[in-house]
Amino acid sequence: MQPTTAHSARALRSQGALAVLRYAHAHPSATRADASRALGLSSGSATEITSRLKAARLIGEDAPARTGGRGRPSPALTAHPEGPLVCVVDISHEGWRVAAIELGGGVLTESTGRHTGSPDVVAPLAGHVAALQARYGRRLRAVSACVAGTVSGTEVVQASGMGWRDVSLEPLKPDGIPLLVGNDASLAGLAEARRGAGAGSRVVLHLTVEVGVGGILVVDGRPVNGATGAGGEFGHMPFGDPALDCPCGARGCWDLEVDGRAMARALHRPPPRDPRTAAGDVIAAAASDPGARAAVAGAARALGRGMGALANALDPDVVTLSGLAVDLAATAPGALEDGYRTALMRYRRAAPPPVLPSTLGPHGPLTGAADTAFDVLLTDEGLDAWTRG
Amino acid sequence: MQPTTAHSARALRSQGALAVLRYAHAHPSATRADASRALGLSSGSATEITSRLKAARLIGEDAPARTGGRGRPSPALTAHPEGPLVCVVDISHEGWRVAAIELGGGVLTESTGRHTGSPDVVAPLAGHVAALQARYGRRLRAVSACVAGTVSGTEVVQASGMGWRDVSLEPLKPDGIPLLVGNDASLAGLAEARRGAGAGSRVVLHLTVEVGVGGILVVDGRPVNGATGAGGEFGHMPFGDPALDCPCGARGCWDLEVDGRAMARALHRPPPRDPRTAAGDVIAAAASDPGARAAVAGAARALGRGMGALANALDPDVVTLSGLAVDLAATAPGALEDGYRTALMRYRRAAPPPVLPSTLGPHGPLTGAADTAFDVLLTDEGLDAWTRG
DNA sequence: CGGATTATGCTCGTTCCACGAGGATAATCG
DNA sequence: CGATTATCCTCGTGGAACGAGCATAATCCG
Repeated sequence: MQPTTAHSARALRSQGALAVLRYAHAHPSATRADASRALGLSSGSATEITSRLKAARLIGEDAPARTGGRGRPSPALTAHPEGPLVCVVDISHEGWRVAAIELGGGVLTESTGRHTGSPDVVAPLAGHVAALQARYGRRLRAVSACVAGTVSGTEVVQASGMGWRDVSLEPLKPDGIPLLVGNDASLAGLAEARRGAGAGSRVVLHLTVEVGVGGILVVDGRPVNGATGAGGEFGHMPFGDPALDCPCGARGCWDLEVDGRAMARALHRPPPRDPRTAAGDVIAAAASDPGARAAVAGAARALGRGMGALANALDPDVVTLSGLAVDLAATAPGALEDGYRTALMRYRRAAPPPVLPSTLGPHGPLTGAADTAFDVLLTDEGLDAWTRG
Repeated sequence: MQPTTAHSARALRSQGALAVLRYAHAHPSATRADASRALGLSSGSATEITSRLKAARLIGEDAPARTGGRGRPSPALTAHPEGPLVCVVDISHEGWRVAAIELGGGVLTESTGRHTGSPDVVAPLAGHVAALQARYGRRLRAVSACVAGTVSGTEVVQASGMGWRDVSLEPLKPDGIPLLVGNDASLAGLAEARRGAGAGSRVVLHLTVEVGVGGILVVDGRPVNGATGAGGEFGHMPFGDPALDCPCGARGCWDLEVDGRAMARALHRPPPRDPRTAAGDVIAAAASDPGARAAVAGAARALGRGMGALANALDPDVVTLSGLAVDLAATAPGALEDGYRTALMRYRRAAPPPVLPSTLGPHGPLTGAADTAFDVLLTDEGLDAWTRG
């Protein structure tokens, strides 16, 4: 189970090109000189590699040279106009989005819509994907779906926001190209760790609150998402009241302590139909209503406690937050901090992992989904498949 | 934060050799033909690579060809008699062990002893390490320490079994070679995942009970051990009674529910001085004493609950157990299973990650410590440093 | 405005690693 | 003892990157 290393000449063949391509994807608008400096390539190698990549229709360099500094200007490495694309499908609890994304993250086309929450939405989404494949043909290399629910393989085993259970997303898969499915919070965390608030940190713990808590641990840019992609379902750890039943089938889930359901309980209200909106309302009301303020503080404290527990166990460099977690932290910073510190092991309290709000905001899930798809394409095998065709 | 790829010719230079060397380390007694088959090398490349490795005094092939099958016999890839060594220092709650280990895991020398639990033991251990360095000189490439306590960098911030707090192991570090420090449970888990019960599984969750609970998540053979090496301290997640104070400074830690302290509480006994031995006694008594049986069942159930919670969040392929956890599972399998299943999300219950006892047993921590040290040596930089000298 | 400065890109000969075909070698099998 | 099987070595080939030297394209500054 050691990591497979490049060892055959065939695998080595594209190592340099792969490194440049990955760099170009991770740093849009980087110049060729930036890449060769970052990767330690000689200028001769850079020339050879970029010309190979251009010939393979992977990158273009036609962008106007960004001028302004001294010295000879360097054209930016951009996606090739006939280069590979990925299709990203985002299914949140109230709407959907389908986009075609090129190397570097540029969005070529995008459609959005709303849905009722029924799994029937998968069929029309499959239509959109098929339309993109018809339009772009072989340029479309992968479909990456991003769902607000628990994922196992390409199946959504549970989505509390939409009431889904065991919904397969296989219908989204066009012939001949891979389908990847991920949880929205996990994908947002991946993007946040690579390109957002966690950029530069080796070990990033990301947490989102929408309906329940989700997140992901990202180590060296790789998401720790488990055997089936369900890694990061931190909301179903029993940090809460053991007497409460969770829709997931377990008890005492953290999920139930931090979202709209928790705040409704604190306010002696019935369980809200849409916990996401209800939570937003309570947070908004907290400015003037002490009861709401207390409910928000309770949720923030529970969030902080769980964060501390996870920090004890996973030892991140930094914790990033998105979704309602940012609002909880902004509205009740004291309660969050208090919960966080008391849950930390004593030795950690002198220098706890800093807690940072998302910088990508609502773009996180889509960016992460596109990145995971390109992770598959930007490999020996993926490049091989592209150039062979 | 993308993984750094080999891109320069200098990095590529040793890729094939590195792959063979890693294979030889991971599979002691493998033949050259095995390695070239597993790595997809041509026989010509294998010849070239092995001769380079022999010239660099990294591997020998002088072992008698293992004969018995048809065809020309193939000599096994063994450690070179003047090859690199690592020094492993194991500090458990009652004894210590210092060993020199060669590539492939062979033990060259080993000394053991007992200690009183005082941090003063570090000084004599440093003496043992220095003696090994004097004896082996440049062959000694790294020191890897394995401690029954919470680790941060090269410091033991807390060791409940020995009463340590903020003990630096830097004195163990000889000049010029790296010192690595890890938690015993985490290192045992690494070994178990690569060479033991978890071999062949991509995502392995390992858990140990000694005093408290420790463990590690291992993904693709890499331990997820966080920013400072404290990743895997699962025992300090609040799965337990929130009213109980843990010596770590937090409350409700899982630690307190599964070990000798928990069983003593269940039996209305005072907190034991040596929870490890006390736990063993209770488990032994469970054969005849119903009270002890109930106490064991309680601990096993708490262990199972935490396992389920971690399986929800981390999504392993398999869960491996060592230390007292194996005894708990053997003595009260029903309680463990019950706790495990009820803590799992419903959708997981049809096919929960299998729970397997350790196959390496007490060798786990040392094997893991040696492996982490060789992980550092079996890299471009490590090989470079070796051949330059 | 035009040379100096700075930075980048291209050319070309060299090096290193692995490939792959073909023949040599060393065991077991019948 | 020959046939079979499996492994190992030799040698010519090719790909990828290096690095020195030169060409190119902007800004800076007198």
